[in-house]
Amino acid sequence: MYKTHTCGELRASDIGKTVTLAGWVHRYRDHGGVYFIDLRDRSGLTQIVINPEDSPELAELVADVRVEWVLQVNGEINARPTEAVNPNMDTGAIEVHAKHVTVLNTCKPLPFSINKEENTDESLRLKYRFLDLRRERMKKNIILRHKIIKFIRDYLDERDFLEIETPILFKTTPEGARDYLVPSRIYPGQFYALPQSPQQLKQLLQVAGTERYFQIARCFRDEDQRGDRQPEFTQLDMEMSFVERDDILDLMEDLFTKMCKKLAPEKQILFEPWPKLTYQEVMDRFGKDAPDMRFGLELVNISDLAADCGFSVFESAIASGGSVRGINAKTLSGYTRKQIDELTEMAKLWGAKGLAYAKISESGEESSTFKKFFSEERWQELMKRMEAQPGDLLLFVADSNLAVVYDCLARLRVLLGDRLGLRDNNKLAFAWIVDFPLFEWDEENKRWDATHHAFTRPKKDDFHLLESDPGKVRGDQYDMVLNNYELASGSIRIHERWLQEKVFNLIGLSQEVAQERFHQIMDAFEYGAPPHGGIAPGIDRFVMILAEEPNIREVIAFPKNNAARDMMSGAPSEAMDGQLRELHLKVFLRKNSRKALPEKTIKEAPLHKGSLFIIRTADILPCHQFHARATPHCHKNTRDAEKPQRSALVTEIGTDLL
RNA sequence: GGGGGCGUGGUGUAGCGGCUAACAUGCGGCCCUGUCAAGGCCGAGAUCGCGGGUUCGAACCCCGUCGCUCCCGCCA
Repeated sequence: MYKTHTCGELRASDIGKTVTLAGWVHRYRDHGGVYFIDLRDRSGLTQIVINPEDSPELAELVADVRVEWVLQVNGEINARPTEAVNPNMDTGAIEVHAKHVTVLNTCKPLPFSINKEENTDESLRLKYRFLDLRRERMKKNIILRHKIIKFIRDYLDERDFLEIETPILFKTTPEGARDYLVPSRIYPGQFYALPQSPQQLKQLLQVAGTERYFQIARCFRDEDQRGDRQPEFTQLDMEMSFVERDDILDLMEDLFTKMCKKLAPEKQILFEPWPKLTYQEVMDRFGKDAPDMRFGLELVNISDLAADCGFSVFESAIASGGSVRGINAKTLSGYTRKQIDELTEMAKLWGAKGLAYAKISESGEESSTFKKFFSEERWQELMKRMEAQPGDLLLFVADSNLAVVYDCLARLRVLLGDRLGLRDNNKLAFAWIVDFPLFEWDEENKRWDATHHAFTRPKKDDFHLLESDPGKVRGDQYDMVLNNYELASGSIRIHERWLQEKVFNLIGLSQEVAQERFHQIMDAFEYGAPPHGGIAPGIDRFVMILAEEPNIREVIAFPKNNAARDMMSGAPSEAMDGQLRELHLKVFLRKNSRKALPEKTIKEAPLHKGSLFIIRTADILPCHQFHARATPHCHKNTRDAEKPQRSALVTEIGTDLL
């Protein structure tokens, strides 16, 4: 071994020991003779002292050392002089007086600093992720992530769960998100798909008699990125047999509560037990199904007061079947006209026609865009219902579409919560949302759609509505929410073929299509499928919240950037011709994604029968961009660079074009 | 697919029509024997992403383009 101790573990009780440490030079201080090196490994820092009086040769060697060099240091642990003790360091009571130093490796000047927090362009951090991960913040996040996964594994193992791996190469499930496809070499023109989730497989494991399954499962979805979305992400995928909804909720609640108490003891879980809100209730109170319940500012329905009030904005919204609702933005009555206008602009951005407001000044003076239309009686009722106090600012949204009212107020609520400092990261407001509608009407395609997924079991009480009134059927499904995020989604599943067929039928899947896509699970239901259900909490999101990071890239070791590119390796990149040939693929690049590739080009392409076209959209990059980027595809020859070289994404697969 | 923001030495920023482009940090050199974001002095380092336009004059204004980022759509 290169080391006898770690850099983080040495204490006053170790004084007198001779130790060997190995790690990176975190900081380096040359005092014109005496040298101080803060040596870092994963566990922490230890100060190394090199004194030329002890060893001139050593001092000479160390004079060349720079930040992030890799050193092995042998020496004796001494107490620091009293005035030199550093109370801010775990190892601040001691220091190692070096006797031997071995340079294990040197380090070039860094593209960004590791030993202090500073803003750094994220693409640079991602390009040098191996350096970025050395930083304290990243290290902490990665360790927290490990601890969370370890806690989950231990907890579920103790409760008789089996961790079972399911395939990454699987079948496309054409519903839902876009699949990542993997071409098959052995079967020309055929593809595997990477799983969007192991949904069907974990249900099949229940039919297989597993009873209690979990997996720390990688999932893949080819959709555009967000701060809380990556092309590949990790879920705690779990499923149980012979359970009802509350069996799963109780288990998960216990798991997450214990986990938070152990791994984030400084954080306060606001509600124990976690509240269970119905979908209807959460929408009415918060306007969205993943509410931030760390603070109030709840929505208030004033539609009845707004009807026939004389204020045409309110009246017409109600008359066309809409709604008028408001929130009390507490203590913000000092907002100027300009500030309220700014809020109004936001509201418009979110789809509302505008904002109505009422201010009650500290002295009780009321000013409002619509007070003059209200009778004294109605106004008093409004004030009462809004729980208005002197100093309050009330904001209202009216719209013919209830969804717009909800959405706008929900966003406004979060915005104001931020401004009022109510979104305290040390508070965890877990809650369950239950009784979602099973279907929602898809106006565009004129059919019912599953709100969760097609395998969700309708609530028994609502079976009779399946035929008569599908919109009223509630699903036996549940969401775990935390601080404005949906953390998990799950359901009791259908385990009977007849019911599954009925649901497929309702969402417009013909029996043939259902059979083709889902025959494996439909068949399995006929072989003694037990009642079962499960849930799938998002690991990345949970780590992100506990680590108080603004996006999930900060808690993933090697994430993709916003455009789904790996900045370190440059992936995705073009395949070599030989690889494509083996996969029976031929790539065509289009100059302009808006124009179709001329049919002639395709027809005259030298392809064998059975080969497949993949037509990609592509933009020709100006040659200077190519030189600047220095990618493996960089073409020094200008003529080459003028040709289309880079592809954007696979947009069409056209076997039919042959 | 659509919209907003950003792009200036290695890094982070300032400058937003008249500069020899500023500051911090990092880098190189010298000085300094108790620092811990060590300190002091000296030095190197940017034609301001790229292309075009407006102007006597562009880092600055306009257009295009590329890249990054945030948001909408999308994400059963």
